[in-house]
Amino acid sequence: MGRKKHFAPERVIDKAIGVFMSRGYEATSVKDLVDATGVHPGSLYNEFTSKKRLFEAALDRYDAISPFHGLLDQAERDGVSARDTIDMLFAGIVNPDRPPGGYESCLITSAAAELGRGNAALARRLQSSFDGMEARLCELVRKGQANGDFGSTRSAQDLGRFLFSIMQGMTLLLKLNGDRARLAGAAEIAMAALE
Amino acid sequence: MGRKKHFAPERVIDKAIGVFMSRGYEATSVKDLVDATGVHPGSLYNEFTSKKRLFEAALDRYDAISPFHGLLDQAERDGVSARDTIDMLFAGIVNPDRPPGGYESCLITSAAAELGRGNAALARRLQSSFDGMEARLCELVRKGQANGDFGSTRSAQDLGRFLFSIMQGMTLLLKLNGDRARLAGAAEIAMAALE
DNA sequence: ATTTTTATTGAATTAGCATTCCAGAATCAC
DNA sequence: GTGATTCTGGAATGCTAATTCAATAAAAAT
Repeated sequence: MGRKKHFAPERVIDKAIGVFMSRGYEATSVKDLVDATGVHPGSLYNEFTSKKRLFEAALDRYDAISPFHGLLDQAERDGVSARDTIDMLFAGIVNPDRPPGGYESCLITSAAAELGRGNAALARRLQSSFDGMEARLCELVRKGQANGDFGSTRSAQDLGRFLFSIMQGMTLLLKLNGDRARLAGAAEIAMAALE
Repeated sequence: MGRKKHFAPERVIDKAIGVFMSRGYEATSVKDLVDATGVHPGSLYNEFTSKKRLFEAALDRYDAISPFHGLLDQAERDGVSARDTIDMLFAGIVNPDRPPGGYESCLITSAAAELGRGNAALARRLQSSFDGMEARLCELVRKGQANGDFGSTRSAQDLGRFLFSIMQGMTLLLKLNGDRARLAGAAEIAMAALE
């Protein structure tokens, strides 16, 4: 019942992800979102209630479609080894040949840096995204240790956190400097540290 | 000649650093700066011309007084070994017992994440701060390799970049989650990767 | 076909933002 | 002291932000 929407909410969120990623949350105006999506402010508010809520929807959706989880899911389905999976993750960060339509950086990383612990509720949400990623890395390390790809001197948890830290650092550094290849050597060193 | 200032510009910048670090650039209003410094908007503008310029002054001063360069300078004066110096750097990030009056995070890191490559001039400035830090890490690794603290299989440059990436990552992760000790294991792994 | 429900849209609304003005006060040079 | 200069601070300034409204349009339900 009622009138039909002139837009697909999902598409709007996808566009919003792009805007928030390139400008950050605070610097993104509703006008920016209107321009990017072609959706009238009234409709935007009717659908998403506020800029903040739309941002949260963007975070949710990004969690669902992020290259990080996407790549890990795919690798799992394809039975790729832990070692090769982590290699692919680093390649995704460091390789200048980006897949078309992919993102330049990571929305969660940017949001964490910009909003920090200032908004407690949002901080918790972002932390749980981080925890989810970290947990997958730890699990991957555990599998790699189990099949002998990696050494077992260090705990999978510490190694996973190590990997997560350096991936976040690289993602951050690349926000300024597009020179991805510059970090290829660092990625190799991180991989070697697992053995 | 003329009237005397009721404030010390340096003190104002120090306060501004704190405000910009906790709120970020965009979310910091001039009113926030006025409240934090006790300096009237007119005087602030008379001294610093604009919010952006004050922010740049804060970046400059932060570069000059940052714990990173401070610790490295001190270690150099005291003749601390490369290995111990890097250990101290990690401890500064990861140790929950913070020195009083110290900063919780890093202004350059936060600025880089928030502003990204959006403002080209500012991006260049931030990149050069990053380059300066990275160069000092590389130099430190070189010294460590020279005296046998570290292995020489990898280039000092790649190892320095590796260190810089993980330090940035840790700094970022700790903006959300105050649990510094959580990353202690990761720091150890990074140290071990140098050998 | 009328009612009910939901969406669209151009035009408000309200608030806060960065920034400026100007009259007055303090300091220095003479 | 007088004047030039510099700083202060309360009150604008003009702008843009996020958000809402009232009127209208479209679809489904009765």
